[in-house]
Amino acid sequence: MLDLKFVRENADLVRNAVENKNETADVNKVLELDEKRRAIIGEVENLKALRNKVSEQIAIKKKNKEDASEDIAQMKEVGEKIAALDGDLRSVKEALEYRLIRIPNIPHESVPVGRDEESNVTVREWGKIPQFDFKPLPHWEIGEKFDLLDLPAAAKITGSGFYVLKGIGARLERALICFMLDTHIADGFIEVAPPFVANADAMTGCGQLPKLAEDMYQLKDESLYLVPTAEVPVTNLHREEVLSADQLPLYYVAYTPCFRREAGAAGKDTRGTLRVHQFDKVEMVKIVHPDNSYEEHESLLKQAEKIVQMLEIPYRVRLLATGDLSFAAAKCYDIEIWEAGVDKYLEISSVSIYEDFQARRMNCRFRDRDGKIRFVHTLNGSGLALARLTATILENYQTEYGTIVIPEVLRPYMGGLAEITDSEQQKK
RNA sequence: GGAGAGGUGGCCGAGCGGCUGAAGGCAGCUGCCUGCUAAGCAGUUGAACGUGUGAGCGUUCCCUGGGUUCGAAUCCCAGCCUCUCCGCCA
Repeated sequence: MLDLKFVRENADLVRNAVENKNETADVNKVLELDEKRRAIIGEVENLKALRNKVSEQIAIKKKNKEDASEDIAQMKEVGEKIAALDGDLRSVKEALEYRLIRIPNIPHESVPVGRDEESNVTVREWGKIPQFDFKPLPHWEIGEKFDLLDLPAAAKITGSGFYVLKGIGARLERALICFMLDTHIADGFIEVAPPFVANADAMTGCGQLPKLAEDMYQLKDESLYLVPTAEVPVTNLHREEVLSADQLPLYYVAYTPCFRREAGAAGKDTRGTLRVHQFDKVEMVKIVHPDNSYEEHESLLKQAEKIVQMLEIPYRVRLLATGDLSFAAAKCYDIEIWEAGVDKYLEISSVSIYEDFQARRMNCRFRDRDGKIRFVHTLNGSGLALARLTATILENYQTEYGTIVIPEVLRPYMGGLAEITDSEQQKK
């Protein structure tokens, strides 16, 4: 959420941001409601001041056994007016709030302006795209061949959009989770194991609600949602708090499954485990001082890249254009890894900075060294998303002999296993 | 799920329906003082919103939301959360 005063004073900038982000929020309506709100406040607060003053006099008169019935009658009238105005004020505030939380964050000046992903910019590329003397298999075929991945079984349990990992496949995923968590922890991140559900306040705090309501699973008869990302429970760790300056920066890392309905995404990169309703993810969250948050953003990106590099997977970093930027983000890098089996880059990580947009929605503040209370800045980045990563490893690490090499860094987590050679292996 | 207790400022903890934004203590800050591992004395220390160039002024906030009243931290109702005991349970 943007600061109301900021919107008031920078209406053009905000309108521009709404347009560049392909949003439809009505900024003028916000300004109009704000004006209305301030008019009512002025009126009702004068009446309240009067009531407070006279009520005090009534108390004195009563103490002196004087007659106060005239004052009381008058204040009864004032009280009714106040009640009416308070009612008006509340509905105006609600309408204002409704509009305000639907205004997207403003893109940072370094973000390229553009309608969609066509305008994204490649910041850098890393690694060599592997060349094969044979046609590399896609992960769903590898998974079936070695009995690591069972899509038909998942369909029996849930319907489409889910997957089952078995044997070495399941272990590979678990190995990745442990490897990534351990790596981030060693670099100073605090591990968090949060709930996998969150309430509407938490969802609103991060900006998932109201916009993405259709993309989330909501529990029946409960006001809880399955988390679409660990960002939600972890960033909300400090909602409604005033932190001290020396607590910052806070670095968290959490593993959670992520649940997404992917409404309207049918047909796009949907083979195998490339787009599913539930996937695992290790997510990093930073809560930082506003003065150096963009440096923190760059270092967060580096932290995510580190994982990809350690796994020796070729990737590129893309700076998202305004039109591809999410509702709450001010700036975002995507890391896209090269998947040999499907012959293209796929998004594996989003590293975003929200400035104080989420902090304001969550009311997460800190007391700066000069004693002033300010909103923190929040950031998060996948480090990394699992389903596609597991698929990529199976595809990129296949050999001409039809085997799959296990990346060096994962072997300690796989009981020393260096290569998947046959489907019998996992029964041992 | 059943029974009970409770939710007040950074923390602890008072609070009769009316000078209580809130006693007292701790912690913090600022002075003064003292030559000694820090004590004593005095003062000071919340947030949001509105208004004003500004010092300031005003309004609101004692878990949340309603209600009673001229006036609510204080009374009534509903909800949320925490704790204790019982039951159930991985």
